[in-house]
Amino acid sequence: MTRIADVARRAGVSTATVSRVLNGKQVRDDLAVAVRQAVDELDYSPDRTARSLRRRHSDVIALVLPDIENPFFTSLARGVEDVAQDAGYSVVLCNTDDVPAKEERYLTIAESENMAGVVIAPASTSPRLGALMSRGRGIVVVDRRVPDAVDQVTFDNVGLACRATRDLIADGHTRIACVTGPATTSTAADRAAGWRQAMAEAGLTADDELLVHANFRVDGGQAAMQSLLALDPPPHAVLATNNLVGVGVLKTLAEHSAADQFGVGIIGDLPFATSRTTDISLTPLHPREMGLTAARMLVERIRGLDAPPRIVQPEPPPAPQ
Amino acid sequence: MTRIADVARRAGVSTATVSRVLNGKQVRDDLAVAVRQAVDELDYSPDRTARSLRRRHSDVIALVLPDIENPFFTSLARGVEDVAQDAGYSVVLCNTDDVPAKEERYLTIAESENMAGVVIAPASTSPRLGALMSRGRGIVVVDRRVPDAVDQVTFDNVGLACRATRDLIADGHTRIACVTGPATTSTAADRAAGWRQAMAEAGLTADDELLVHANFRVDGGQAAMQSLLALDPPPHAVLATNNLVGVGVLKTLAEHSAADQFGVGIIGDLPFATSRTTDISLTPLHPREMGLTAARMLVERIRGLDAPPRIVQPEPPPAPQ
DNA sequence: GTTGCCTTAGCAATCGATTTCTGACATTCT
DNA sequence: AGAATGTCAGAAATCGATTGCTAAGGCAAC
Repeated sequence: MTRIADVARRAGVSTATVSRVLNGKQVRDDLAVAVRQAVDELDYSPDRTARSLRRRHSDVIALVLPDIENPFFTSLARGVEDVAQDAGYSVVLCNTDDVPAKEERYLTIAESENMAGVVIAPASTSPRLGALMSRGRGIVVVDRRVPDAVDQVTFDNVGLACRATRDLIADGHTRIACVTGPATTSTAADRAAGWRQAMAEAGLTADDELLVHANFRVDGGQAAMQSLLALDPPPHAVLATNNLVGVGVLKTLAEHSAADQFGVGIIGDLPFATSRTTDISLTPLHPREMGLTAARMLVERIRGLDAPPRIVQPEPPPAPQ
Repeated sequence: MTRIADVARRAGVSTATVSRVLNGKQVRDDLAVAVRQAVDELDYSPDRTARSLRRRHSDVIALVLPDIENPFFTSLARGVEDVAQDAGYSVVLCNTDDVPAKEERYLTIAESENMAGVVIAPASTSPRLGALMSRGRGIVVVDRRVPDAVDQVTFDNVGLACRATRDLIADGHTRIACVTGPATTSTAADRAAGWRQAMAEAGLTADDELLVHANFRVDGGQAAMQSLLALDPPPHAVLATNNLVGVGVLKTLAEHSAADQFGVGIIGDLPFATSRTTDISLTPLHPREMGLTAARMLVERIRGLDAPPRIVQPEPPPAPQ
């Protein structure tokens, strides 16, 4: 491997000068030209390990997610990656399976790899961010709220669920169920609260039997929907509070062909739906924009922005042309 | 941040001894105990940047994929991550969008970050792996074939497409179209070849107008399906050579309700299908197993396995219980 | 009792970059 | 002309771990 010393020798300068040229510091023109030529000739690219050691931080951002197989999070990842890429950072994707221990392990790695920053959709209700924060690393929490004083990008989940429920009510449904995620995730709790609120506003009963806590995956939605259909009387409509739960609900309904005029509301997108979705009330979330916003905020922090913690919603997507 | 010297001081030993304890080398028992206690008390974890610099390789594996939003590749990523995790490696996910320039950039980064190895589903027909290979890094190519002498995990794509086409023929279809991906990807070309072969075997004509090259995404499948339905006469059935193209095909058909008894074969899985899939001929690919196999092979290489390049198919998934 | 082997702890070199510090030289001002 | 100031290249220190080498100590064999 060619090292900086090789380049320096070939260009007839010191390693300090090579480093300065590569890092955009002021250097005499003729020397800079010689260095750049030597770099090209030797096809030199600096060892990032050594650079990180000396600089005491790397150009890598950790993206810690509960479920890398959920299209919501892959879109989010995509948004983060696009911004990071432009800003010269690479993204490490870390999958926690919503298991706090795995999450903690990844946070430790982020710390001991001296990563520049972390974007995290927390599995734990209170992830151990202290070490990273005290080291001055950038942190942005996405999707789910945490009590810590850090930048956060979240949706107005209560409002979204409330509006989605009102849509179902407007369609004439009265007995509306809600399938939400684990009670420990703030998104699941907030969206259930929104459903409850809309039902109360409309004077409808939000029976306990109509609220099902499932896991936030397809099988969770299927199991929940099956138990709802077994109720006596069954509901007329259902609000699925996340995309995969929605898929499970639709899959189950597709098998009970009797359930044709069953009302379905889904909070989230269905990029890989194979049926028509025109008769479903979809609340798109734009996870990519959430990722873009989070990554922009993170880059600002990494570059030294010193401001009180910001809690924002994702910037809306560009209007379709 | 606590450094190894702090631990050494507290335990009353040299840094060399601390390093040896942490790396499982032989050390006198009482010293080892003292070191471990000091590590616990100080909550010390070694700086991986410094370690990588000295060791000349890190504990990070790059996973270079053309489309991180495709569930096929996220499942594959999941498989790679699970194995890597167990073996003590972290995984960096790199998205190339099937753009060779992005791919090359990531390969350069993998090299200059001294990553332990790379699993790559190549965007380029001949990615520049030379630098990594000469540095002795582990490399495993997945999904798409390359001419280089490296470990590769690929499907028997010709055979898969051939069998899937035969299924459609067995269902009584004769005018069977094929929607495949960009001609530059080996998977798209091989699967198209399999379709052609099965058609020829059955004495059916594989007209040029029945073979459509699309992109390997949902919109590609939709556009292709629309053009096929516009043919005169239109085909009776279609083989979609990847999962997202299949989604596009099904979406389009769902809107042309006339096309009820249209035959559909899809090579790939539809984890997020929202309709019944019982009347579709699905060829599951088990990308997670592909990831598991690739990662296991990569870990073997990283650990020093010196054997001729291996070209294998993924191990079959465990039988459902 | 002496020699020689073996184990193992510590010193110091090392990985490859960045950056502080120093001094050479040029320029400006009096 | 001489002093003061500024610019910039290079020498060397530095980041924090791992590891080759050295030497000390323990033990066995003669």
